[in-house]
Amino acid sequence: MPRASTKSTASPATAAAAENGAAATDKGSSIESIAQDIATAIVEKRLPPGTWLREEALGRVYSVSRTKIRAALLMLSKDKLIEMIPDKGAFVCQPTVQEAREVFAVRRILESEVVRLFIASARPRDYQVLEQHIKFERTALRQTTTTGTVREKVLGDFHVALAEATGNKTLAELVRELVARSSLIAMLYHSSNDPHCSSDEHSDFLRICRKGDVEGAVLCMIDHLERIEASLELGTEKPDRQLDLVKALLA
Amino acid sequence: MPRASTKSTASPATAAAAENGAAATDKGSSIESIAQDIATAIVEKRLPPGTWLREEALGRVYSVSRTKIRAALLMLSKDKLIEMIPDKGAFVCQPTVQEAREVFAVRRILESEVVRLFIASARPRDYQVLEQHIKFERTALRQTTTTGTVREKVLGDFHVALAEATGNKTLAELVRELVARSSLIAMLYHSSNDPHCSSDEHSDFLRICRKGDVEGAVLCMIDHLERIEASLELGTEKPDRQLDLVKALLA
DNA sequence: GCGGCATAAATTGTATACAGTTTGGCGTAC
DNA sequence: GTACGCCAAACTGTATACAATTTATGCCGC
Repeated sequence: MPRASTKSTASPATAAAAENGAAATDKGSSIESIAQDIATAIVEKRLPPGTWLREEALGRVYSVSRTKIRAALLMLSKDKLIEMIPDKGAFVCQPTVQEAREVFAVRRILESEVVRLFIASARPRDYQVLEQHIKFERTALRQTTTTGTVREKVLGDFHVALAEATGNKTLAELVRELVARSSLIAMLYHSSNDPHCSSDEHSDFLRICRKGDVEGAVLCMIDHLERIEASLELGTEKPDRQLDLVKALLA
Repeated sequence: MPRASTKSTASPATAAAAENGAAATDKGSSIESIAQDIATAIVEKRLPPGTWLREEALGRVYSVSRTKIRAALLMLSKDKLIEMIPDKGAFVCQPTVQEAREVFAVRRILESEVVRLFIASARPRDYQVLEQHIKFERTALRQTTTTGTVREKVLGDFHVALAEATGNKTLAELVRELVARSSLIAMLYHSSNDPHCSSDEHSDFLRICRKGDVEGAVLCMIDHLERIEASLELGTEKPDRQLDLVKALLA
């Protein structure tokens, strides 16, 4: 699998696990690893949008005090994956339609240039890594054990890997954040996008890159992103926002 | 002045003030306002790159406990304005040459599109706001009381205001972060850029926008950003990094 | 039975206490 | 005189305690 992580922490951050005090993981989890773990849980929809993340419960899960949990939540709130409402708590974000459109607009801007930079600097090794990634997508999509929500993350990772291949870490970091937010958005506005289709588009895209067709590749990427956005139900504001009641009350 | 802030906190975060326990500001400073205040102090060079930000000292300055200070520092570290080194402390960032180049590269990508979006959607009111901003730049630059370091911030604010005028808050937020990092970079690699020159370029830029010359305006913006980057001494890695010794040792 | 108020439980916000690590200084050995 | 090592002061990392706020419960009046 691409980007084999050296991180040691397991992934126990299910809503259920947060409730009962079961899964006690390794004691010395760092703030970063806790934040990363929760972020993964959000992107994989184990913590759906609107979920209330109680600090003490999370503390039990990771066997740490609320201090570290709060620090982790603060980082996630900067990533716009959770929202911290004063005296109320932390909740998994429910991006608005406008915010969703904005995120995809920025992604088109950044990733268009990612494509240009990638083709300009790509070495055989970079293509290998991405081909490998697509292969991984395929196997992940084939497996019946793979939940439909994990697919989003796997597909998003391709875009991150592409950005990382440009060598511009700052750029890659921004793409990573936007891709994570996109996953959240895709779940909120239940994307009707066919994962296999996306994977095929990734494959087609790489083929065009290999030909050195820069503008073709750029258009392919923009098309791809627009297709993803179009597959969302952005026409209707989500009605099932239980938590918006709470937020509305304090306004 | 454009963007009149409703924030109430003063700006006592000088390195000196952090040392002696003098300036006790209003007790109930929120985490956000503390972070914002320190960020402003960094961008205005009252807290130069490499400065060690001791938690207890900052706590005395803002009359809060280390808990809130740590939260504020954590936010700033996400903005890449400070760096938190485990068991060592928080230090004002000293971006590398590569990072500096990356930041400007991303700015060119984002702000090119900012220009297109701005011209496409700009109303008379938007132009007024920006003209006002340039007028403010001029008076700020004329005043002898204005330190050379404040000028960087004022000039950077123009780019933020432009991004905000596009209506895409997500985009504007990213530009804001990158502009702040740019200010830090400009100070580290003592920019030889003439502030008056930059202000003139802002003025010229707006004129081109008014004509509706989209591509001309885009090129003007890219030129402007490249001129800023070119005025930096990015050829030589900064030798006066006292703290890099520390960082090198723990590697 | 239903609405409203008082009270109690639960949860977040903040400060403080304590443990672990680093840093600087002093003293001693060589 | 210099280098090494030990000890103390200072600082960060984390947990815990307490205050403030919110939310749930139950009681009473109607």
